[in-house]
Amino acid sequence: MRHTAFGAEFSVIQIVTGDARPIFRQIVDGIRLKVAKGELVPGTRLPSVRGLALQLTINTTTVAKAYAELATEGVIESRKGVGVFVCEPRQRLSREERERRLAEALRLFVSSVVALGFEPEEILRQLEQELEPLVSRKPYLKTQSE
Amino acid sequence: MRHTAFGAEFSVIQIVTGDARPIFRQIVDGIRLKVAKGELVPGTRLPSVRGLALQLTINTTTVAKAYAELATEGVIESRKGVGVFVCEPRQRLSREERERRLAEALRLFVSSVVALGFEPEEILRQLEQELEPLVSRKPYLKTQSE
Amino acid sequence: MRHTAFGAEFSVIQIVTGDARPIFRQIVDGIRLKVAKGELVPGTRLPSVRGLALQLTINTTTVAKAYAELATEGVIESRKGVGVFVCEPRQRLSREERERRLAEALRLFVSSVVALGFEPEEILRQLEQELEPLVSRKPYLKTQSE
Amino acid sequence: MRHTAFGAEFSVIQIVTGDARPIFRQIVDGIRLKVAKGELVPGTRLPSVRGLALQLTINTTTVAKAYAELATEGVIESRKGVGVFVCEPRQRLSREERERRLAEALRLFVSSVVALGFEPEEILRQLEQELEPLVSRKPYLKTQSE
DNA sequence: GTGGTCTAGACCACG
DNA sequence: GTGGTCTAGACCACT
Repeated sequence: MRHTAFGAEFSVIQIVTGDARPIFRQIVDGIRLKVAKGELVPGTRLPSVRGLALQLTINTTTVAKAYAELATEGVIESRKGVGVFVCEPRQRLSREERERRLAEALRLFVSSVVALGFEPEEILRQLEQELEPLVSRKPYLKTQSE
Repeated sequence: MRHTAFGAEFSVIQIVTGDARPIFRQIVDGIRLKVAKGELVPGTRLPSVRGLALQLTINTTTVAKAYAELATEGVIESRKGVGVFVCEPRQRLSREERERRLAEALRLFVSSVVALGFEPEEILRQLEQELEPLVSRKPYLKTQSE
Repeated sequence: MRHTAFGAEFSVIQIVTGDARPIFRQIVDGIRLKVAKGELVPGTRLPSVRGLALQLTINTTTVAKAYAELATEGVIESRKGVGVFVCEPRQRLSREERERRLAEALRLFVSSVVALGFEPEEILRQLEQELEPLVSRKPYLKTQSE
Repeated sequence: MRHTAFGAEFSVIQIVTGDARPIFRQIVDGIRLKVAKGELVPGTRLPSVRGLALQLTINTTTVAKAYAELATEGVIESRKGVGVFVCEPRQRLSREERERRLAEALRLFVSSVVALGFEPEEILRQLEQELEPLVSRKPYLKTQSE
């Protein structure tokens, strides 16, 4: 297991005040996405609860809530008195539940872009770009090397 | 202009208790989607605030809030003492605003499905299916003046 | 969906000050257990966040945290402005994850009782008693009736 | 009394980072379990606080805390300037206290597995397997005076 | 130092 | 009225 320190020059996550999502959700989604993309590899140490709170100038409880959700999902692991680390990936949901969630997300996405007047081809093209970093990596399938 | 009356036997919209979205959001999204698909054509009369509230057994303030948002967007129009009608399509948002909203929706969508472990191809295929009914209609595009 | 009101004469859950588990966990475990046993049937309305907090003389945020976890697990459903309700049961975890959790729970249980000096038969007998209400009910397998 | 030395090639206990329990708890439970199973017989010499800390690459205070708890329970004994040894078994808890702990452990166990959807028979079968090594040994029962 | 829990109280979104 | 989020600050458990 490798521990990577974070300097002050870059951060694991940025929060956007204009974003509709609550702060803790932005943190959860952002870190989950970075882990899925392989930008945060298993074993990486995340900023401490207090550290990230200071960095983002938000409350420690907000960070703690985000980390708690990621820990429940199995994305990270919190160890009292030690720190927070990115976990080895594993599949936790049943096929049915995963499909249900995909369908729900699709429905929500379509309903929010349908009235914007974009060509379906344009939407698909942009989504493809967004998904591209995930195509050949498959970080959730690679074998453990610990 | 054609006026279509709605009887009690079918409804413009159905609300689902299992849906993550609040009721007023389901109404807004649902009607906007039907208009975009061409299932609700301009001039169609919608149920009154009180009528829809009765029909769905929800609070009138909830329907009023949904109709107010749709009216602000220019999707529907309330004529005092007459009723609520679907508007002629027109583009109200700037190119930048529309792109900003698409990008935000994409980001939200990707972050919520990325950890489900689906192949990008699978996601794109399903989205294509979902967008298919919109391909040849494009009611919101025909009067676009850009 | 049936809504059941709760009078002041009995409560969904009791917290024990001598219990090693934190308060929010006692609430989560207690309600999950009652649902699994069939004592709380789908559609039942749970006390409001403020109501349960008053009843147990704890903070509202503690109750909210417990309800949030149960909602994530799919045991209950929270609807803003409406209330909290017991959900229809469904299987959300993969076979592997369920077996992993059972093994972990077993390991924890054995390690905590092994030094108490009880006969294995005695432990098995008591566990059987504890599990008995679940044998013929199988509330998690019955079909939805909605 | 027999003294058994521990080389560097194997250890009394292993800590697992994926374990939900804190490190000191893993040490306490692990040694108590080995003593109960008879894998560590009375008089066996355990690694020193500093030695075990080095071996597991953890803090000495963590090992000291674990040994202190085991000493309080009467499982091990520290002799200044000599070393740490497994004690002769003796029953230190009252019948009531032992039953209270068993009941609490049972309650915690049931509440954590009940929602996993396993058949009670399956759970009992697996627990029986887990308890089997303890059936005919019962080192903690032979000097019980109750 | 680390993370986890709880309280007290505020504000917002929803019906 | 309902639940959801955030802040501020305290205390505890762990290393």
